[in-house]
Amino acid sequence: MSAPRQTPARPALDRVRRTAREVFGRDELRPGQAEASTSLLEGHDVLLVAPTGAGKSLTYQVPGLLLDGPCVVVSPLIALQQDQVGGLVEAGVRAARLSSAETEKQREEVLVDLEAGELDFVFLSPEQLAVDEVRHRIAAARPGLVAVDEAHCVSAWGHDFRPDYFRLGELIDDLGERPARPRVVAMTATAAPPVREDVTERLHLREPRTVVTDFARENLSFRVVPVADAAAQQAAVLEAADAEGCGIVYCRTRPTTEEYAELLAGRGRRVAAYHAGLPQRRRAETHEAFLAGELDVVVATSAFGMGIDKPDVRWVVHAQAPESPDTYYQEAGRAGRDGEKALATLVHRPEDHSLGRFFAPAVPKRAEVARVLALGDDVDAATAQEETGLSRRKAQRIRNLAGLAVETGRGTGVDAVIELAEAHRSLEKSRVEMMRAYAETSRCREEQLLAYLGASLDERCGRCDTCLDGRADEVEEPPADSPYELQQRVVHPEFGAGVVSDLEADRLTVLFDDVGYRTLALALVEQEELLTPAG
DNA sequence: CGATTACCTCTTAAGAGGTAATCGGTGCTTTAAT
Repeated sequence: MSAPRQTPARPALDRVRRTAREVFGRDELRPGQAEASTSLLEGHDVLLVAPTGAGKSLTYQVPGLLLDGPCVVVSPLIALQQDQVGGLVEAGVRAARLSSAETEKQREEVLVDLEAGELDFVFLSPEQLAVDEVRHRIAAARPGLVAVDEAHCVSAWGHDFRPDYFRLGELIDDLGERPARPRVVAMTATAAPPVREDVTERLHLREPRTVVTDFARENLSFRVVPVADAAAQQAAVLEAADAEGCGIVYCRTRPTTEEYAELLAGRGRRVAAYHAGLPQRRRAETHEAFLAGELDVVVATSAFGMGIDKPDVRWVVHAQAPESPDTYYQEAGRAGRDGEKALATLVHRPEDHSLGRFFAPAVPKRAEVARVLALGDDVDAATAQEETGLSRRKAQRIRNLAGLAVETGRGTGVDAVIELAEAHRSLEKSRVEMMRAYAETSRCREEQLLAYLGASLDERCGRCDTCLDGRADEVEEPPADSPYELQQRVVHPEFGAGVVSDLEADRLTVLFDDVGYRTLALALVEQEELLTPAG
């Protein structure tokens, strides 16, 4: 987090303001936008954490035009890339997409234009950047800026789902020899401290400035509806989805989305299900109909999310708890972007967390790790997969872990890889526990969420269920003379080293390097002297 | 981890009760067959 600098004159800031006004017609820049854009022009890499709708795109668009060379935008979804290109072209800026959706001829045209200096922006996925020819030709065009959109994907998807995200740092390094490596800006709406750290490391950000805009959402009210069984759960979801205005119902599985969609249709709502198992065309139609106000409700899995920028979503209901507060805040935060009152409801049945535990990545078997390691580094991913007989996902994950083990100084053997995999699984499972803690707390919901995300609230929100029904009032403040403080590094005899991430009256939460989040009772910690301060 | 399904046994031979197997999210790709 960087304090605003007290420099009397900042020529870069004036250039940012002028371009924002002249090219994009924006007279006012938000503080975060201005700070991030200006830092890029001044030679820093930037990690920007700002809610969607806060004009994150302007933060790469303006410096993208001002820095020499084209701007490369890494974006996770082809559909999203298309929208972004459209927006720029409308503003009279030269932009194009490079993806599998283009014909060979179109792809060649984009690369030729880029090499000839006739494109200001090129949008692509990490998978495209991983293609040697594409990367080398982009490097030849000497890009001045690389913007990584939805940068939390680096941390959430890089480990196995989309492994090229894991390599993004080295792919970007390959776009220009230091010191001519392009500036890098990583942008995301939500990132808890360990996610920020992961993104910064994975992208090899240099002298990064982290710009975090205000998190609190003063128009959004959080509430949790606890239920004991499936029937009560369904009733609670349907009731919450009867709210006025349009909204989103999030479910954990595909069949569940279709069931609720049918039930809601029976109650007279204009509704559609949305998940990755539906045909591409139908997904696009549902998305468009929702944006156009032709649907009241979309019942969706986590597939419905990125790129959905509908300002007047009045409510978001989680029919089942997601796997982490990170995901919850991101999904719930899609309500009320227009600043008008909005409601985020979590229907909470404790059994639902089992799915989160199940999805936590499994630790690979020692024999599998040994087989992959035996191949050495010089084999490409496809060969590694074939030689070991493992799935693409598994083979790639082991290779990524092996690379990370070396980078972090853990070593080169099977043990180092297994240790890392265990730490990762443990972190993911502890995120599930943090989600449960959110659902079960008596504290102000927003205070609890923001604490998890590394921000603090000056006073309770006054809008969430626990604030309104008085439970939050009964929660004691942490003692003023607490021997612990936020962000303090500590060591625990069993869990190892970690950092204090949350303080309450009778307990504290520590994010441990090797086992993830753990909440410890303060009395026990003091009695047994469990935590010792560390450098 | 747990819910659901498919299949088994036992016998008030049609349905109950037990148990084992199966499945569950996110998207870029590329390629082969219609």
